[in-house]
Amino acid sequence: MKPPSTPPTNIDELLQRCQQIAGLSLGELAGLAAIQVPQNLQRHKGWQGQLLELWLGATAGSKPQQDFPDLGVELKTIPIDRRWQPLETTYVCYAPLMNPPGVTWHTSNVRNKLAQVLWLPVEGDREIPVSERRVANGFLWTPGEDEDALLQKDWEELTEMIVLGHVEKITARHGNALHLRPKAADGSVLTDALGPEGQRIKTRPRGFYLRKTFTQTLLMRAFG
DNA sequence: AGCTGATCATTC
DNA sequence: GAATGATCAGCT
Repeated sequence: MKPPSTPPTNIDELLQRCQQIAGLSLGELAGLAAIQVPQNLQRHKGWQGQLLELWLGATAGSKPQQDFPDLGVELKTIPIDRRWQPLETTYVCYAPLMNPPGVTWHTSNVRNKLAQVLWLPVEGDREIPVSERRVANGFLWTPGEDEDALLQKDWEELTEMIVLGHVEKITARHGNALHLRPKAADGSVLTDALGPEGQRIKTRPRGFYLRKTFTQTLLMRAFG
């Protein structure tokens, strides 16, 4: 078995690829792909995500759009503990801090990214060596009406604060399902944002993240 | 600098 | 212990 060289042409093919790697460890998948496994993820935080992108045939590289644009599917690996609970929040996308006028929830990047997600849980307990962590079977998720409404409310509140020039007042405590946190290589990175008087200010870039409590409900529904 | 892939580590 | 705020790596 080796990684596919082309993207899946339909959803079924994508799910089949998931089933083929389900139950395998990251070490096995790396070995089959002739890739070195890092001792820890401290300096390789995106390693497993990129390994699984390779195995599912997602187009490599960073693009602001979905991982499988032809299928309208976004891939998210999610680290879980032994009880299938998420160990980390889930990054959704970069947050625009200088909003083009007329952006609404329905046209937002967050909603587009989350319209259809292939969740791929991976054992993430730190006592398990990276190479021994196993991949679970992935599952497709589309937000239900209730979930969409929840996300919309958070997105609208956060976006309103950004538009009104209150980015600096936003903390990760805002938002029930979706929240905003810094997203940068380090604290020296600055980007343009709106200040309280409508002026341009410099601030740390932010990203939208899904809370663990939210992703936990998705995992529960999928795996009980 | 912007954006992707995220996890780390200090604070609470 | 968990959540918040900070950080790491690679590509465009």
